[in-house]
Parts: sequence; structure tokens; C-alpha cells
Amino acid sequence: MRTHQLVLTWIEDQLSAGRLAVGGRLPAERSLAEQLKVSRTSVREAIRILEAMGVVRAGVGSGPESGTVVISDPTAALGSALRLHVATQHLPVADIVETRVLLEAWAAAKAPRDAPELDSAAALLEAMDAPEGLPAGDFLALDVRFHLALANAAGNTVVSAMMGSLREAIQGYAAELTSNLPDWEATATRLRTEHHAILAAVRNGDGGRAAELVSAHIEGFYKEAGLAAG
Amino acid sequence: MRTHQLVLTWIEDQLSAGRLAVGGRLPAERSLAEQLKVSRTSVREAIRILEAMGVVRAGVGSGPESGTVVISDPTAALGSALRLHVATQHLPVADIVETRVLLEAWAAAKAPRDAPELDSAAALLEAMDAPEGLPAGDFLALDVRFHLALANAAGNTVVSAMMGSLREAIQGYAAELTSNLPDWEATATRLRTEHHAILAAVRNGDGGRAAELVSAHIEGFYKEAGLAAG
DNA sequence: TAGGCCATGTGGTCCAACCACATCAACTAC
DNA sequence: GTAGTTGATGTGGTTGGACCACATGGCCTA
Repeated sequence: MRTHQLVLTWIEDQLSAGRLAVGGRLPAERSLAEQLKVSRTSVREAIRILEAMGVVRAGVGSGPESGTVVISDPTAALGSALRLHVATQHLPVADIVETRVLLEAWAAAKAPRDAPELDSAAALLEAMDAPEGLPAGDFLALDVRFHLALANAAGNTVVSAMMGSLREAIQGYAAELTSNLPDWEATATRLRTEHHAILAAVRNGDGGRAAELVSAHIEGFYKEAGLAAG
Repeated sequence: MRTHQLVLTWIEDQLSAGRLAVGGRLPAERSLAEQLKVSRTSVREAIRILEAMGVVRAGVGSGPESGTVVISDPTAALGSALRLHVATQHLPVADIVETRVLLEAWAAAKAPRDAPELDSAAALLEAMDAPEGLPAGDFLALDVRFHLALANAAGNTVVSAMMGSLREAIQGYAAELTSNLPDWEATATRLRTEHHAILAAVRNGDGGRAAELVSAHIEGFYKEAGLAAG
């Protein structure tokens, strides 16, 4: 086993055993190296991996905000992994979009009608309805948050994380696609209407209809922008 | 931007531009360090991350099998990320099981009835039907491969990768659960019957029924073994 | 008492050296 | 001439040490 993997398993064991929890701090790199009888380089490689996995955050300086602290950001890990594999062209964008549709439709069907996240979603829709209109960039940023709020409403952390990561992996792609749209204003108006219909369906407890609307909403956008969504 | 991230983005750019593809080899660490005007340490940290993401594989020695070559194993990245976050207890196992059910039910419904992966699935079922019986470990290993074959049949690489990673993340958990079963032989017999029914439904083109059977199959197993699957 | 300054501890980066390993070519013994 | 051995070469793996940038907190001075 390579040295940094030894460090990795040690840390994972500490996590599993509960001796290290979110918010806690890892020992300093130098002392951890001495404790495990390995070089600081190997400790750093392990920490680098954990950082990429969204498990820790490294901060310089001293004081409570410094050092390497345990966090939990699964979305970051899944997102960069997906993005990299999209770059290798072994994960077609169409498959990502299709997966997003299936996850988000499920979430819309599953979300309880009184989920608190739906209130956030409603507030976001209100912001998008600004009478003076919004720049496309701002609109899309709110759009992302609306869809994530919807996914979170289902209450499944894994689905939420995967949704976020799929979004992140194709974020650049989606931004590029909007430039293909023939008439942004018309599209924005349609998206707004569909958003309200989706939220209303969830609020009415009509999960089946909500799922259908979500599927049509996402697939419609990508088709209009010129990507076959499967 | 930290130095290793510079290396990371350089490599990602090479991948996106197609100058680096699966099967290709990265420049040697020392030459890459010189080329990017950074230390070998930073190059190594970047490669470590890519390795954890399932994007490259590092091999010592010389010759065609050595050096750092580009691969594409998204399952590895997603799997270890999920496993780590399960260790932090911020991803409940129940959510993972629920996600697995939803993905696999979708795959069963979506799989074309003449998908070649179904032949592999059938062969696996045959092996599990061995008249002399199988040790629980062997049975479960075949079971894993059957479910993955089913997921692959849907033809969505992202769903396949996620399925595999979910399996990997809770693999240790599932193995532990089997010891809770009151009567392994009876359970194995039931699982076999259900497997055949699922495959038959897919083969008949009855996706809706296949999805229902898959959901009941997985949830039934976890319930019997003592985990609430949501 | 208020302000600045420095000791301390953290991660970030770099360098130089050495090791283990796998290949391949040159060399040697037959 | 052939087969086996051996060493050169190039790869990643690991180590120790040095120095830097940064943030804090206590000490010292005005």
C-alpha cells in the first residue's frame, strides 16, 4: 500500500469511529506525519485527496479558522469528478442531462407538499418575476437555485448532492447554450410560467404531474438550445 | 490559485482540447514540472487528485504499461467520495439505498428489451442457479454483477457510474447485513425467483412492471436485513 | 490605556537526494 | 549463433529539510 493511502485510511477510520467529526480539526501536518511515521509529503497528498473529495478544508494562518478542518461537501467531489470525465469525453453531456431529468422528476414527485424548501423556491420565483426584467446571467443563477431547492425538498441528501454536481458539471455548457436561443425574452417568459406550474403541482400534492412538468421543462430547454437530451 | 491547481487546470485543458485522451500518457512528472515551471511536488499533488478521481493511473517502471496514463473510471471517484461522506455520517445509508432504488428502477424501465447486457445478466442468473448451491459471498458477488448489468442495459453512462458507486459505498454495509438474515437459504431462493421475474419483465418490454419488481426486490432485501430503506 | 510589533504555529512551495521497479540493450558464456 | 545475464535508463514513490505567506495573540512601548 502506498504511503499516502495509509494516511487516508487512518483518517477514514477516525471518521468512521466518530473520533473526527464535521467541524473538527485534523492534527497539524507535521505532527500527523510524526505520529504516523511518514513524511509530511505523504500526509499532504492524502489531505489533498480529501480536499478534492470535499471532506476537509485547509486554511493557513493560526486561530480557530485555520488548520485543516473536516467539512462535508459531497457535491464538490461529485461535481469535479463528473466535469473531469466529461472532459475526457467518456461521459456524454446528453447522459448527464438525462440523469438530471430523472433525478429531478423523482424529487418533484417525492417532495412533500409542505416542505420548507418550497418556500425558498417560491421566493426565488418571485425574484425572477421582477417586472423590470433581469439580465440572462442573473436569471439563470436564480434558476439554478430554484431547481436545487426543488431537489432538496425531497429530503434525500444523496439525490441533492448528485443534482448539484450534475448542475456543476455542465454549468459551462448550459451558459454557452443560452447564446443559441433565438429569443431570450420569450424563453424566459416560458420558463417562468413553467416554474410556477411545477411549484403549484408540488404544492397541490400532485407528484405525478409535477414530475411530468419538470421533465418537459428541462428537456424543452435543452432541445430549444440545440442539444438532444435523449 | 494554488500551484497544484494550476497543474490541474492545465491537464484538464489538455483533456478538453483533445490533446490528451484516454489511453494517452502524461508527460513524466519531472518534465511536466519543468515545463510548467513548478516543483515536482505540485505536479504530484495534482496527479494524486486525478488518480483519486479515476482520471489517470500511475505505474512505475518503464515500457508501455508504465508512466501516468489517462483512464476513465468515474465509478471509482464517485464511490470513494460517497464512502467518505458516509463515514462523516452526513450521508445516511438510507438515502443511498433510496437513490439506488430510484436509479435502478429507472434503468429497468428504460432498458431496451434486446440490450446485449441482458444476455450477460441472464448468464449471471444461470450461475446463481447452481444446483449445489453457492456460498453467500459468491452469491452476493454475482448478485452485484447482475444488478450492474441491468443498470448498464439502460445505456446511460452516468446512471451506470452512479449505480456502481452507490454499490461500492455501501458494500461493506450490505455484507454485514446478510449476517442479520434469519434464513439465508430461504432468502437466496427468493432473490433468485425475483431476479428471473425482473429479467423476464424487461425482456417482455414491460418496463413499468420491471421497475416495480426492482423496487420491491431491493427494498425487500434491506427491510428483511433490518435497514429501513425509506 | 492604546497602538504597534514580533513570536508562534499553520499550510504552501520548492529542492535534492535516494529507493523500487520494469524494461531493454549490450554483453558474455556456451 | 544463440541463450542467458547484467547493467543502463527512465518511471513513479518517499523522504528530510528548508524557506515562504499568512493569521493570530501576547508582549512591549509610547
